Amino acid sequence: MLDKRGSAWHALRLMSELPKAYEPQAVEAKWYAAWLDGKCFEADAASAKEAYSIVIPPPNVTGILHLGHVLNNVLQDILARRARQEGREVLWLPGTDHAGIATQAKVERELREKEGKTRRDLGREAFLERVWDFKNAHGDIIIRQLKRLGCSCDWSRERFTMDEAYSNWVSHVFVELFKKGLIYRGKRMVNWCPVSLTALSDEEVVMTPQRSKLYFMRYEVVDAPGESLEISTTRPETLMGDVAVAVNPKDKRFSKYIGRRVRRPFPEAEIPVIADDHVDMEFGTGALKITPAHDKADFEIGVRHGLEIIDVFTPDGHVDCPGCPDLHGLERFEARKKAAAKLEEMGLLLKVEEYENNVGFSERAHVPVEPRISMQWFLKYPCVKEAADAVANGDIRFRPERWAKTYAHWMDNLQDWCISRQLWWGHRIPVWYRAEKLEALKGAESLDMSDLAQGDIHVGTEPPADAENWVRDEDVMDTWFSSWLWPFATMSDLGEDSATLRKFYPTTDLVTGPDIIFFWVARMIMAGFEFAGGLPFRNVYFTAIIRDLQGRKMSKSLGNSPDPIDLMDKYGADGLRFGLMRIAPVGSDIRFDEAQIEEGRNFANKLYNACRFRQMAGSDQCRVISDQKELPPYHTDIMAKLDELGTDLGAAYEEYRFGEIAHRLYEFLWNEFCDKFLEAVKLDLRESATADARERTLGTFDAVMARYLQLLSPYMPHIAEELSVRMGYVGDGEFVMDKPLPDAPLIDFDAADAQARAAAVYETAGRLRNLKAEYKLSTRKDVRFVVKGAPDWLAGETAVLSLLVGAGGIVLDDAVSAPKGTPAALTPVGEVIMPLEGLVDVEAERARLGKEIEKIRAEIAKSEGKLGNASFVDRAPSAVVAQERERLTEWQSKLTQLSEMLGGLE
RNA sequence: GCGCGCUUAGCUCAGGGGUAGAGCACAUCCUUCACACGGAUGGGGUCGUAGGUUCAAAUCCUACAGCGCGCACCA
Repeated sequence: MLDKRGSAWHALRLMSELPKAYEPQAVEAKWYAAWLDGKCFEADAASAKEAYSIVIPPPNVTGILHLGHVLNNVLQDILARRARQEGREVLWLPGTDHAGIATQAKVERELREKEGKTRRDLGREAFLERVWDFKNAHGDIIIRQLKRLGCSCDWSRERFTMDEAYSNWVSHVFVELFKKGLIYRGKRMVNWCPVSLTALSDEEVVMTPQRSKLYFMRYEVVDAPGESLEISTTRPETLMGDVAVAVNPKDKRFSKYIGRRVRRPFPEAEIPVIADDHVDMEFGTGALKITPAHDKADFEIGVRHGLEIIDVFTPDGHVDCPGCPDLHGLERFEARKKAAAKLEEMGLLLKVEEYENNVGFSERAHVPVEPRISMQWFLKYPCVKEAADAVANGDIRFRPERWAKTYAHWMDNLQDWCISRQLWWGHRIPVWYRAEKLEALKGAESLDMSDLAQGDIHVGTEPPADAENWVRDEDVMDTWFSSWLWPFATMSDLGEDSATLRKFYPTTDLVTGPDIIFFWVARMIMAGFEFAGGLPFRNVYFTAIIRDLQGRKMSKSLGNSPDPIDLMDKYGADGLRFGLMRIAPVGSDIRFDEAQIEEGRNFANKLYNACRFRQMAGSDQCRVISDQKELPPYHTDIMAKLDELGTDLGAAYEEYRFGEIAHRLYEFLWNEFCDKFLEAVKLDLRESATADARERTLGTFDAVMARYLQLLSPYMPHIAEELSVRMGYVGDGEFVMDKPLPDAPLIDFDAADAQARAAAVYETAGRLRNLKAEYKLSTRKDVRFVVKGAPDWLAGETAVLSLLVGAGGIVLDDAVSAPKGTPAALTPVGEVIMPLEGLVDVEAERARLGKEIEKIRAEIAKSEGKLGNASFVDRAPSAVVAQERERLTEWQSKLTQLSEMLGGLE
C-alpha cells in the first residue's frame, strides 16, 4: 500500500528526538523556503493540466496585514492548494494596489510632520519621487506577511497596479472608452473631500448617522414687511449661497408666496419662492432653502428652475464670501455656529432642535464630504447588461447567493462614475489640452467639453507629437479605475499575446469581502466583458466580516484588532489558519475570539503528538498490509472512516463549506483517530505484542496518517509537510502539498461488520467508564466486569475493551448470576455487570437510584401518551411508531433493572 | 422608508418536521510510559415572542420585537 522509503528519511526519523510540544515557528519558515526553492507555487502556462486560477484582491501597497486579509487569503490559499492536490495547474496571482488617496495621504503626512512641507512645496515630480521611495521602502511588508501565513502565490508573477505594463492597460482603457463616447468631462455636483482635496465617487462616501441640529429661521417676505417664511435647515452656513426658497406646489400654506420674493439676510439679497415637487410638505416647516452649489438635491432643483450657482466655500472647506466679512475665512463648522449666532442677533432664528441625520463621510479622511460643483471626468459604464445577466443567469455564481440580489440592485441603479481625482499619486489622465486654448479659458477648471474644438484636445496613450504646445490634464484616475482591470491586466501586457491569459483567464474563483461588491467586483465584471472578451471569474466567494466579541468592526482606533503577526508568533501560522477557519461561517459575521486560535495551536499539537507516539512506538518500515480483511475491527474502522472523510471533504469543497471542512478534519483526528483508534491499538505496540500485531498497527497508522496529512495540508500546510517528511510519507525531494490525492479508497470491501464491531466496543467502553464514574470508581483499575449474552466475536476483544475502560478484567459469562442490586449497564454487546464488592456508600446510592427512577417513569409516561394517541399511531410513518415502541420497551426494562438494583440495596 | 441577514447551552457557532448538537468555558476526578496545548466523567437549553399548518414544529408559514448590514434626494 505504501512505497518503500529512502534510507535518508529513515535515518532522519531515527535521529530526531522530538520535543513534547510542537514548535511551529522554525518549521513553518523552513517549509515555506523549501516550497519557494522547489518552485511549487509557479504556474506553468504551457501545462496540459486543467487550469485553476485566482487573482488576489490586491492589498494596499503600504498597508499592513489585518485579520480580514488573513481570512481572505487563507481561503484563497486553501482553494489553491486543494486544486494542486486535485491535479490542476494552479495560478494564484498576487500583487498590490497603489491605493491613490491612502498612500498619498500617508506620504503627505510624513512630509508635513518631518519637514513641515506640503506636496506643493515639493512640486509634482519631486513629490512623486518621494511616494515611490515610500512604496519601495514599505511596499513589501504586506507581501512578507502573506508569505509568513503560508500563501502559495506565484510570486514570479507579482504585479503592482502602477507597473509600466499595467499602466499601459489603464491608459488604453481610458482612451478606448473615451473614443466610444463613454468617458466625458463635465461640471457636475460631486462628493468633495475637503481634507484630501479631491472628488470622490459615490461609493467612497460612507453615510453615517450624526447628532446634529435642525435650525428653524425665517426669511422676510419682501413685498409684505412683517410677514415671513419659516425655513428649517441643518446647514445655516450655506445660507450665503441660497438663491431661492422652494415649497411643494400642493402645499396650500405657501401657495400665495410662490413667485414672490423673500429676503436672504446675509449677504442681503432678494430671492424667489419657487414650487418644486421634491419638497416634502411634512418635513420641518415645509419650506426649503435652495443652495445649488452645496447640496445635490438643491443643485437639481436649481437646474430645473435655471437658478444661479453661488459657491461659498473654498476647496478645503472654508467660507469664501467676501460679502459677508463675519464669516469669510471661517472653517465650515465654525461658520455654522457663527451663522446661527448672526441669525439669532438679527432676530431671525426661531428655534434649534436636536436632530439625527445621515451625513456622508469621506471613506479615507473621515470628515463629512462637501457636495460641490466641479469639473471632473465621468464614465458611463460599459457592458452593463452583459454584466448584470452574467450573475443573474448563473454564469458567475455568488456565494452566499444572496449577494446576487445586492449586485442586481446596484446594477439597476447605476450612476455615472466620477473617475478623476485631484491627486498626484496614480495614473494620470491621458489627455492633453492645447496650451493656447487653455490660456484663453484661464485654466482647465473651467474647461468644458463643449469649449473644446476637435483640435484642442488630445486623448491618447502617447503625448501629442508637438508636446511643447500642449498641457496635460492635472488629474489622476480613481484607483478603482485601475483595479477593475486586475483579472486580465495582470496576466497580459497590452497588445501582446499572453500564454498566461490564454491558459488562466477567466479565473476560477474570486475571494473577497462583500463590502467591495460595487467598488470592485461589479466593475471587474463589466471590464471583463468590455476588454477581455468575457466574464473575469466563475465563482465569487464573499467572506464574512470579522468583528470583535462585542460585535464591533475591527478598527485601529478601537484597538480591538489583534495583529496577525502576534497571533502567529503565539500560535503559529497553521494554528491561526485553522482556528480562523473553524469559526468561519458561510454567511454572517465572524466574532473573533483569540481562544479559537489557541485551539488551532492545540490541534496542531495533538496531531504532532500522535505522530510522536508513532515514532516512539517503533521505527519499523511502513508495512504493506497484504490482506486488509484479516485486520482487527479498529483498523478497518479507522481506514473506512478516513475514506468517508475524504469523500465528505470533497463534497464540502464543492460547496465552499470551509468551516465544515475544518470541523471534520478536527473531529476525525481528535475523536476518531486519537481518542478511539490509538487507544484501542495500544496493546499491539507493547513489548509483549507479536511482531504481526505491531506491524499491522503501525502499517494502519501510517496508511491513515499519510492520507490524513494530505487532506489537512491545504488548511495546515506547514505541519502537514513537516510530519509527512518526518514520518516518511513522501519521498526524498517530494512535497505533500502538491502530491495528488489518491483515487482509490483504503478500504475497498464492505466494512460494515467490522465497523459495527468497533462501534460496539467503543460504545460499550463509554458505558462502562460511565458506570465506574457513577460509583466514583473512575480511578480504580481493579474493577471487574461480567458480560452476559455477548456475541461470539467479543471474546477476542475483551483485552482491548478492558484497556479502554481501565478495568481489572472483563469476562464473558452467560450464566452469571449476580446478587440483586449489582450495578449493570445495557450495552451493544449485552448486559454488563459490575460487581461492587461492598465498596459503595449505600445511602448515596439509594438516593441516586431513586432520582433515576423518577426520570425514567416520566419518560415512560411521555412515550405511553404518544402511543396512546390514535392519530399518531394511525398516521405517522410505521418506522416512527416502531421506533417509539422500541423506546418504550427500553425504558421499561431499564426501570425494572433499576428497581431491582434499589431492591438489592434494601 | 425599502431590501437582506441574524436571534439555538455562560461564549462562539453547526443543524433542521419525528427523543436538542459541537468546541470552548464550568464542575469532579486523573501528573497512567503521545499529548495538562492532555485524559475520563458530569451539570447546563420550554432553539427571540405570538399566532398558524401538521398526528408531530427548534425546524415550514405569517406577523412582531431586538441586533446587524445594504440601498434611499427628506433639508
